[in-house]
Amino acid sequence: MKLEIRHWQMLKALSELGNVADAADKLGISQSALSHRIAEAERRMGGKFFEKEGRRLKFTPAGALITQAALQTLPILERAENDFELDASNEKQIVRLGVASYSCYYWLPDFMQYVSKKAPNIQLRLVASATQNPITSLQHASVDIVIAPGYLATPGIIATPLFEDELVLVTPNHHSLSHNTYIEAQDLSHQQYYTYSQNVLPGFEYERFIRPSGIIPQQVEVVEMTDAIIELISAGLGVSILSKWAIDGALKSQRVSCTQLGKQGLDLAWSALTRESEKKNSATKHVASLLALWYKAPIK
Amino acid sequence: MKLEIRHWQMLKALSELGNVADAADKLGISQSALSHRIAEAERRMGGKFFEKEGRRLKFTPAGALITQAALQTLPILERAENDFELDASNEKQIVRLGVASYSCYYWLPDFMQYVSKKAPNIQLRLVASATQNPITSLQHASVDIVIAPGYLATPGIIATPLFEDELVLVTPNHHSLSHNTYIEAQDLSHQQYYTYSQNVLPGFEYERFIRPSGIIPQQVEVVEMTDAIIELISAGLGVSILSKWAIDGALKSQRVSCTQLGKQGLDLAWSALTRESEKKNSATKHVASLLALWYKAPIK
DNA sequence: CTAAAACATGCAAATAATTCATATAAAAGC
DNA sequence: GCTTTTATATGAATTATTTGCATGTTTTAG
Repeated sequence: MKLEIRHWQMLKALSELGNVADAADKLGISQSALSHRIAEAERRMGGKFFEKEGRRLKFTPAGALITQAALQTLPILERAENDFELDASNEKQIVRLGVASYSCYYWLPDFMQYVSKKAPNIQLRLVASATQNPITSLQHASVDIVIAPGYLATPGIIATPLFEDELVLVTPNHHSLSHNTYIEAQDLSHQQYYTYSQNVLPGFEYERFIRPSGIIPQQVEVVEMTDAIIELISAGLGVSILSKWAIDGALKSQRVSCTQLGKQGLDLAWSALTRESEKKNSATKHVASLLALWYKAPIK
Repeated sequence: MKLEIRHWQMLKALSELGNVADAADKLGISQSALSHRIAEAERRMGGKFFEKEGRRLKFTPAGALITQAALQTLPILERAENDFELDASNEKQIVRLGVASYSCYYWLPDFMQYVSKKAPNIQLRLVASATQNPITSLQHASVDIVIAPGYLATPGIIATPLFEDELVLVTPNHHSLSHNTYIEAQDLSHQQYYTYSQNVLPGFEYERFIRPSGIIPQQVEVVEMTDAIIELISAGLGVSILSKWAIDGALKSQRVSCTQLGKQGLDLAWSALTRESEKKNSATKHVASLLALWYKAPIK
């Protein structure tokens, strides 16, 4: 690595402000110093970041390219430093939280408030990228807790049961199927049906409800984000089968309705996944137990 | 920002090698220097990265957290520096390439070879993340060219027509439907049908073939990556409708078969999307025209 | 043609990182 | 239990690098 942090910051500041004097000001150094700094960075890299166009600077193509990396990485490093300070000073311990399969975070503000009451020294961070591959995200330590549906037994991963949920048919309000006490798979055969992507998840609607019936919804479309599916449904464009918990917000605000699947209903257990290597009194374990507690007596 | 590049590198080296002496060696400095460096970084951050466990170092939780950021960002910065050197020295100009919707890159090695012949000074880089939101990726300048199906007219984006393709039914070899000259939507009604995620794309199979028929495949499942869909099909687990171009590799190696959709077939135009702001003789424009050329007389 | 605006440069001073030599501390060997 | 080895820490001197000041150069504006 040839460039220092200050050089990356320089690229960012210059790309944002467009001229040396302002950028120098933003960086808290003199115009002269920044001029030196540009020269030094260009010397190190063996190439020019800028061309002089009149008395103004203009990025070269290569300069624009490398600046992209600065814009991409500096925010990550800055947040990492801030998180460290929170964590190391014991002011706050950072726990990174993700939700598997569903992109559903309506409950998060409430839970964060709950955590800040019960454990004021813990700071939650949401990790969106854990949605797709929760287990690997845990293993790579890019997330600390994943809230996951079904049972994902894996060595090295501990699942703390959180709550019992059920899979339900989600329909627009006043939809014909929403008047039934429960529906069967064949009722779906003429419906526009949405599903969130991913392979067949064991224990989910396809394996347990749709496939056994041998009947399949007539029109299927895939939308990655469950939020988006809810929007589509509430707009009257179709139906879907989703975790009741994941659509709680939309149900409460009466944007969609839901109906039980089959006579018995289709239960779905949610748990909090953590690494086995987690220490006994770690903040992560604490949050996992707070999650379990919260779902027993939710303060909503 | 309180830490310098050398401190982030230090965290990375220490996390990879687990002890100070080896890490110092890797960083090309003395053990003493690294010890000072650790102390300095901890002083700057106002907290400890390590606890001494016996005579060995162990990451604190906060230390492990901040190290994640180092592992995440350093490779990006390193590649950016290398790309800059290639680009700035005019040895190679970097052009970043993505493919919209489909995750299909079998043609890439051939095309890269073609580019390296026709324009030895251009170096292609594949950007996987452009698959989902090609237009925004272009606008944010995180990719230079996106190969996209259909017509995605957007202000500020230029579409260079590449080739005419068609959407086809993809089946396992020797599948009953593969013997027809063409199929109709109703033929799909009893098939296990795979689709790559995403919202309804205008001009694609759902809008133009399936919906008009009013009939829908009986069993639908969504798999994000088209590569994975091909694997599933070749294993005899179902069928799908995909761009013929995107499955060319699998057809050639006879892993799957394909059949025309409808009497007329369902054509699909592919184009190369670039930013309008691109300069006239930029490497990006050059690659776009090379792409068009290549598809007229492919050297395969 | 002068004034201003914007960036570059030479040099001295301050700042900070490195090394060498050595100290401390924990395991391992006998 | 004592010595040896292994692993990291510390102190002082050296070296390198960044910064700011003052000033120079170049372009645009009036």
